[in-house]
Amino acid sequence: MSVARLMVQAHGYNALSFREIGKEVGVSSASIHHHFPTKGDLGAALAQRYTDDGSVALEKLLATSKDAHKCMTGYAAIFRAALLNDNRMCLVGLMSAEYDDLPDEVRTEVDRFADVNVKWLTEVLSLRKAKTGKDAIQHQALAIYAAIGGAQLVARGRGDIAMFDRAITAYRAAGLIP
Amino acid sequence: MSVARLMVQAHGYNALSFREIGKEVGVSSASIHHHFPTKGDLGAALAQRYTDDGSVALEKLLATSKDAHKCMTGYAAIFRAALLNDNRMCLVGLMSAEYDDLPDEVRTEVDRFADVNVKWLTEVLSLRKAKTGKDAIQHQALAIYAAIGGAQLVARGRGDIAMFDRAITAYRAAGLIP
DNA sequence: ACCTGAACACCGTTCAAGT
DNA sequence: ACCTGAACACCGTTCAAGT
Repeated sequence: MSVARLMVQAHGYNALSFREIGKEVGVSSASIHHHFPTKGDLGAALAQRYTDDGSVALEKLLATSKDAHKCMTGYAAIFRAALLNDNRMCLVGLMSAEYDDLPDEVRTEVDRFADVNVKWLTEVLSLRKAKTGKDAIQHQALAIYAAIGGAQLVARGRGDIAMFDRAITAYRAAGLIP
Repeated sequence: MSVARLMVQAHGYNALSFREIGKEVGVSSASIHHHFPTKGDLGAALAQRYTDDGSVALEKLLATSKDAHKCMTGYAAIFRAALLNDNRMCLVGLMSAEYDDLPDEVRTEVDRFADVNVKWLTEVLSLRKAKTGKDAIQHQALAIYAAIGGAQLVARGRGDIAMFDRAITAYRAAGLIP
């Protein structure tokens, strides 16, 4: 599964290949089908584990510091790390781009990842803005999630991690991100 | 080419198929190879025309109104229109996600699209901030480009155009977008 | 339960052959 | 110049057959 995850993060869901995974781990492609009957099953399992791992990491980050600014620095660092790892992207970000081709079971997990992120960001924003309306905070959380994903996409598209950093800095300068 | 463009905007570069295009326009896949020897040639031609068309549209938009706020409303509307058209995405946004698999000639055009957009956004921002440093304006322009692309990606991933609108509204509320 | 090789219909690409 | 059918090595998927 970790071999498959790295493949998707580098080339997307469509390019994920049973034969390639088999070559990498030393089994036939048919034997992988025994564990994951369809590509959708494999993709959903990957996205599920990815979301679960991410969720744990975010909880840990929030537990470490109740400061919104520090949390957001840590959050951006997670997305930055993917780029550092061979110009890879967030697994779910790439899958979102291929949304039309995703089986339903994968879509469900992609949706869950977005929910987990927006919910966490809402909590972080709430640390600062106790008085702001809940809807406005949630919309800002969604906007931050989208903006950071976009920064990752653009930076990857140029193979230049400095573009990611510049975008994040500009988001902060504008006040979008604490 | 317009058939191919719609295919990429819906399913990405990887899913673009000579055989499918042939079926759609009534010729064999081999005959399309006569006009576009490789998939990279076709992809580059698509991205080039896409960038050229977009460039013209942006120039026209800026010529119509020298107001930064109105220009940005028009700019966001262009990205919104892609979502309205069967939940499609910006051709180059999708290609960026598949960057690792793109031939060099396609990458060149993808880069050019980003350049054209950032340059235009820089001009629009300059309408308002005559005193701000040029670097800061350029970084904000890049951030806006990334943020709007991210909003499109997230909204498409949920099949919910309201998410795009909410993100744009939040960008504006934060002051990222005029 | 886990794995395999072979088959099927797909893909991009090539090429000899047609008009 | 433009198009075609057939071939090649790829893909996900299926399945009978092995341990």
